Amino acid sequence: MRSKPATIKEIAQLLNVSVSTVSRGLHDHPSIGITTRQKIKKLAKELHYEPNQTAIFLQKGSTQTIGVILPELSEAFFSTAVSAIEDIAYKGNYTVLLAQSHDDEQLEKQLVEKMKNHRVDGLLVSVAKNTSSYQHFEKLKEYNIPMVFFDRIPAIQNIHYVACNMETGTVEAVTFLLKKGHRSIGMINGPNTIIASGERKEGYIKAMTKNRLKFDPSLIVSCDLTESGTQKALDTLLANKRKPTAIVTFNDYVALFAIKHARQLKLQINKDIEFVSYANLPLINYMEHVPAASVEQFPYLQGQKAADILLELLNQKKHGISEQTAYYKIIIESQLVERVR
Amino acid sequence: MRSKPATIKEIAQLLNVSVSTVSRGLHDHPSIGITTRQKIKKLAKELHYEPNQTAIFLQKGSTQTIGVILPELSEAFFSTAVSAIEDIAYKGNYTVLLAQSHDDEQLEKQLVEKMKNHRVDGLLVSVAKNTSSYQHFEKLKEYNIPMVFFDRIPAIQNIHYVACNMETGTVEAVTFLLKKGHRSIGMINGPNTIIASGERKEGYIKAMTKNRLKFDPSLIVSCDLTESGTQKALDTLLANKRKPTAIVTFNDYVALFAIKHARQLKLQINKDIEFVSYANLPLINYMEHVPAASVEQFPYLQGQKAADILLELLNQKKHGISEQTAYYKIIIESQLVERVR
DNA sequence: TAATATAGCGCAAACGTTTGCTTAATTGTT
DNA sequence: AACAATTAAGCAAACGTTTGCGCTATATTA
Repeated sequence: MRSKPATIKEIAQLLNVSVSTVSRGLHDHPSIGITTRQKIKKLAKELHYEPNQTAIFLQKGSTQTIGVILPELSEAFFSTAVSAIEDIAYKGNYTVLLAQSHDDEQLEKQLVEKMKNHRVDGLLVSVAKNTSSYQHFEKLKEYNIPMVFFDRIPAIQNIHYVACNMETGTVEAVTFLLKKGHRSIGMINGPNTIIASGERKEGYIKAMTKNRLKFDPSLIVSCDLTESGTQKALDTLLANKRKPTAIVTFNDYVALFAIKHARQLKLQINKDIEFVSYANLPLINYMEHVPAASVEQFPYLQGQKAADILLELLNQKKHGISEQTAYYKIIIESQLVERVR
Repeated sequence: MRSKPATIKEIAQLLNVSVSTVSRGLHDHPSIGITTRQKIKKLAKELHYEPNQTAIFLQKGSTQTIGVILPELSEAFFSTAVSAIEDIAYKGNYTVLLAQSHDDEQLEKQLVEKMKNHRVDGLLVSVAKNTSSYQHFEKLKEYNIPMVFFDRIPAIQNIHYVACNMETGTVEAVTFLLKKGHRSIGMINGPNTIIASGERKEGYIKAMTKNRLKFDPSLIVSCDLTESGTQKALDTLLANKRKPTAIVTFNDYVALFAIKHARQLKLQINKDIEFVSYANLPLINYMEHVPAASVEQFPYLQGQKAADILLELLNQKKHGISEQTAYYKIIIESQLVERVR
């Protein structure tokens, strides 16, 4: 029924010793006699004493907390990434402070401030979609707070990051389709403003030229990623004079929209037309008509690596290696996963 | 290039005033003259002063942090719930400390301890699947740390919680099918150990008796929620002498497994056989053959309500209302959502 | 036996704030 | 001109720990 948790001070008073003795006793400091040490521990247990972390934080200047800022937690990619981050953090005896930017640059800035005020030891960030200025991150670097970016990387120098290279997977994807005999391959890409769209396009071109095939730009159409947008894109591609027999879509959702639409057009999936896509979402497992393959972006792995790097940086910092000269730049190669059927 | 953030003390020294003056000045305390107040604020801005929250926490005895413990963040239900919690917390100027129990009772206990050490102001919990003892939660109550459970509620008295009643939705679901003319309705339920399975069964029975139809227990089969388990369950139902023309499935995943299997058996969905399910997952939007309706469990709303209640409790506590006599018990009625086609 | 080492513990500062009380200086009142 | 009221600011304690240093007995050594 005691409303306030026990403190070292109380233990000290009850035992008629000093607080320092209690502190040392609890930490098995050699200069405390065995008998007093036992008395201290016994009483501590009886009072359900738990050290007050906030006091320790203040004293030690470290909160054992890492902040995570990401756009949207309800997106599968991010929730599994956070899941990984939390696991790693827990193992390293850190806790995770979570915040969503909702893809809002202004909010993101505020969150960075908030994290700083909370004195997080380090920060893990996946930047908002339309963040254009990166001063808030730069400022953080001045305060010597380690920061690792994942998946969505800002366009600035001298940062640590882990990201997934879409080009490799795209090359694999296109090659996969070429090997299956397709000669006209379409692509429903994302908006041109997104970096990831560029990587996909590059991968497409690279795969074509590598196989000594000429690249037809009209076979790549961009799309706003909505259902109706996807339908339009598919219609455009099917109306192309080199009507594609296979299509690479920006992600699994787009693929499913496209498949739905294609079936409405009485096209047989994997026969009349074949799809390859990105993300490799688990929901694919529940579906009947799915892309023949999907490019895996390894969200769990990305979260894991990013957290690993951050903990490593924090460790370095603790051991006095403060000035950063080298930067971790981890590129995870995306990888085509064929669906077993 | 300054590695350490500025402190009140530094500002005080540079301005030749006391720390208390600076503190008051920054808070617009009336007893500080306008000129000094401005000088203080100006210098604070120049030095990029940000209050050290950990120090404030220690001083005020409140961390402005709420802990969230849940089984698995990568589950869609929980990630959207957390998304809501984070939003509410942010508005109330709280931050969220996140941890996953991975449905492990032992880990859950440790997490509760950790949260306590971190001196979170309050706790939001969805308990692990197989947690059988609830002492770790009871203990927390002794420390006067407000706690609100959501979705997965422990079987103990005197707790605050928000949960979703599956019975209502089930009654709706069965009634929906009855109205459509079905007379033999099957149910692929979850394991009998889960409370939610019981609620579903009760709802089923209630709907039948309400419509003066007799309840046939052989039309409810339980299932381990895997794909193969679902297939077996469906086969069992289809072999029933009163071969059902409609089936209520434990959740959307089970529904999709069942639909897949039914189609393999050359059954036409929504014609030969109709499905109704639970969760109303967004992935349904991407599919061709989907349950005719799904019982929505409102994860965002649950998270929101739970967070609201917690903030309310914290507010009460701050204003001295400490002893809890009344308990918030919010039941969100699940609701059948028909799919537009 | 005297000098010295060692074991066992306490004192007090420090981490960065907030805040009740006190003090000093200025203004206002009669 | 004397006193009260007001304004502006400082002192110091407190929040709960950790830790360098100092102190006092007892134990060891020569």
